[in-house]
Amino acid sequence: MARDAAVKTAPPASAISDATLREFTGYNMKRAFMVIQADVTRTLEPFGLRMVTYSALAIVGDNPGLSQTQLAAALAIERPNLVVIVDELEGRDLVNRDRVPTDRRTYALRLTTEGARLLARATEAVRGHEARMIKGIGKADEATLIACLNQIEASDTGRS
Amino acid sequence: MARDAAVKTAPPASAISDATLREFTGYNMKRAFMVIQADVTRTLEPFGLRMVTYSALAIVGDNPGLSQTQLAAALAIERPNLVVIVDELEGRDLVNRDRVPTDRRTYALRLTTEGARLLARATEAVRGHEARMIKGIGKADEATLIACLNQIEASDTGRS
DNA sequence: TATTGTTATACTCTATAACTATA
DNA sequence: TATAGTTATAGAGTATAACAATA
Repeated sequence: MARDAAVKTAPPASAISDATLREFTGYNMKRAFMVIQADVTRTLEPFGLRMVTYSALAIVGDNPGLSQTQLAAALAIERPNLVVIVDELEGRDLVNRDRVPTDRRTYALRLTTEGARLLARATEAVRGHEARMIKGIGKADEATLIACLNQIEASDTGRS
Repeated sequence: MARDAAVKTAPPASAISDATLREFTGYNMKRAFMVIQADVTRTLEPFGLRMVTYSALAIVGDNPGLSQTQLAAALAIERPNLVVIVDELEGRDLVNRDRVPTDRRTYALRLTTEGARLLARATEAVRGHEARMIKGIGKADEATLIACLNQIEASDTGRS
């Protein structure tokens, strides 16, 4: 290690600046989201769930009977990638793939009793995670935060 | 297609609810960040930069002479993954790997003249992206947004 | 013995093309 | 012909172990 009095040729590890990037909302959001993602991953682990499988359960719970294509669109993932996710949830008897008599191409996705129970328990745990994350933020600021996030989301040009 | 008057067995594609997930800051943040990420990716494409390569340029610009280990820590990526990123930037003559006489194990990373020029031009473009993203959000709310994001980031327990 | 940069490797996530069965 | 679900596959992004050079 160089002595304290040595000529500084490089910043010490503790003093690396990200001033240029801190100017941008997106950078601050990415850093904040990394913390949230790490915590929610730990939160869901005891239930054998990942962010995407928990989200899938929540969407199916809110929309019983929806199709895999609809679920993929709601989760903003491609249909092929959803197949393995539903396979996993069905294999654990958390969701059912019910046949639709009027259109034998599609499945109607529904939570099983166990799926609904696990979703309820996991949602309680995620509420605990949420409380940890926004601890120290007042109600008014929290409302402003959500409103800003939704405004940014709505600014999507959809250009592809 | 089922007729309009048919018994509704599944919600129409346009009416899928994510009410349960909307309760959570992390979900709203993920949706907002996906929009930001898509737009900034398009913004940086003309410069031949990705989010991570732009971020690397910005950090090197703010901290001339820092090591690869320090840069990796600042970007929150693993050292092995940084090597290929610096390889790419060095190959395009945007950054230099200068030898450090006092410690021949480390490189001192610095922007080349062209690297500094590209960083400046890209940063201007990212400012335009930023303006698009927060259009419609007032100055006060923007300050609250940043403060909330930083508060959430600071809530990191660091538990690993 | 510890650290920097590196290689090799593997695992997850995501994206696309093409197939089947139904409509 | 078009759509739902599926398969196969390829490309990112990310993570760990182990090595050579140097401290």
